[in-house]
Amino acid sequence: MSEVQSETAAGSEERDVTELVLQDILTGLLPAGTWLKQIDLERRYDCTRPEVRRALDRLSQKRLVAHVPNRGYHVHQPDDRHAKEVGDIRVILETAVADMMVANATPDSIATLRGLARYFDEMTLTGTILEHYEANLAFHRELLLLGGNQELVDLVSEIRQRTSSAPVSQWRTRARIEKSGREHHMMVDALEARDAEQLKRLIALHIRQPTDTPK
Amino acid sequence: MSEVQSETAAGSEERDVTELVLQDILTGLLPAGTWLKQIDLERRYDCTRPEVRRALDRLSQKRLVAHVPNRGYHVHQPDDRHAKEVGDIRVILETAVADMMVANATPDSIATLRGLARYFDEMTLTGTILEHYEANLAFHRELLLLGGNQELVDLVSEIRQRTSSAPVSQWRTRARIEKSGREHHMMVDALEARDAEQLKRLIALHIRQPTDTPK
DNA sequence: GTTACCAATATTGGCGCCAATTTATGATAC
DNA sequence: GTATCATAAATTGGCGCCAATATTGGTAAC
Repeated sequence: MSEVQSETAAGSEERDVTELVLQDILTGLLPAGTWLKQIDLERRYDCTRPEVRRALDRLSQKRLVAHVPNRGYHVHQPDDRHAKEVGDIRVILETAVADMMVANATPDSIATLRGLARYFDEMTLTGTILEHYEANLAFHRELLLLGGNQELVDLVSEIRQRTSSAPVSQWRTRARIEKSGREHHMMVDALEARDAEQLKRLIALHIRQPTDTPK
Repeated sequence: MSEVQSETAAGSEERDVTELVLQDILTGLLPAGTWLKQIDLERRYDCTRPEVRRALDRLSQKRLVAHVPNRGYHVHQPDDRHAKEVGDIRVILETAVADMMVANATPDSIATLRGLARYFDEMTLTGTILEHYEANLAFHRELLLLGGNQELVDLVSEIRQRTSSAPVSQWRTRARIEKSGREHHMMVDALEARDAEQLKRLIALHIRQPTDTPK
């Protein structure tokens, strides 16, 4: 309420450049291997040189882009081994708190999750890639929150970005997306039934799904 | 070969400023809450303003320092909840690969670990805080490597830094340090005996130890 | 015709200055 | 004597310039 400050003439370029580049990498607009020339980014996001450089430095810290001294930055190409390893880590982390999720689930939180699962389905049909991606994130975030470990929620968000450099290729088939949507609902079902073991199985399957079929 | 370039007159200030600040935070030279004025750091590490700023930005991304706009940066104070949560995450991650550690352990790797455990004990007596800290890191790194997930090794190193902002207070008593040293050897014993369950128990205990006795 | 070398161009990256904001200090009024 | 306000000092943070380095294209020689 009373947001006076966001009425700058330019429009909507108040956001952090790092986030913008991150989104473009995540949505596949900047494919893996692309060289990120500072001048190009400067123009593309209508920002200054230092802003570009800060963004590139941050993203290279997060290992989303690689830095070659005196050559520049390019979008990181995660090899299969890394992708598998990160998947394993996610399975470890997310299944580890399944018991807590079941223990902490209330009718309220289950309803919220059901809503988010439906929202994901909606975005499958009507949303942009980014909206869809974020709907997925929102669902998993809410689910993880039930684990009661805020730090773990943030950590998973972080490492999730670490391999999602090729989300387009991961979600390329509609069949798989719809399967993901159904699995979301099955997870909520398991939560409702207080079946922690089933929930673990579902989570593990859900995460490993994309990487199980490399070609 | 032919490394001519590293013969700069200055001496040994070739290192990255970020690392230097990080070390000083980890070793307790810069206690939690300390305001990190850019001018001070500039003089302290004999570097330029942009270098300082880059270091501060990186460390604030890693949440080791907090950034208050137009006020500056100060060393982050991890509250008890965060510390507990990070501890839990470490237990989850490090015990999750215990089976793999046992499976992958060779006489060679066990010997290496035994050596690192001994080295930690040595540093307890004769090393600096930093050397001691790094000896501990080296042991756990080598142990984790047996898990076969390189990504997990790096991740643990990362989140380990996330709460070690007060390593001094964690390791303040010599009794506790010596207990840690003994536990290292017990872990190697469990590994040698191929007792994964015992190894898990030891790891969990070892990690939770510092935070279990807050006062 | 091909290869090697040199020059021109483009890109990276270091560095310092200046404006904006905040904090500390001192003076004045109550 | 204390509180409040104004002014001054200090600190942050944005921005652009310039040197160092890599790359590309052209030319000449073999």
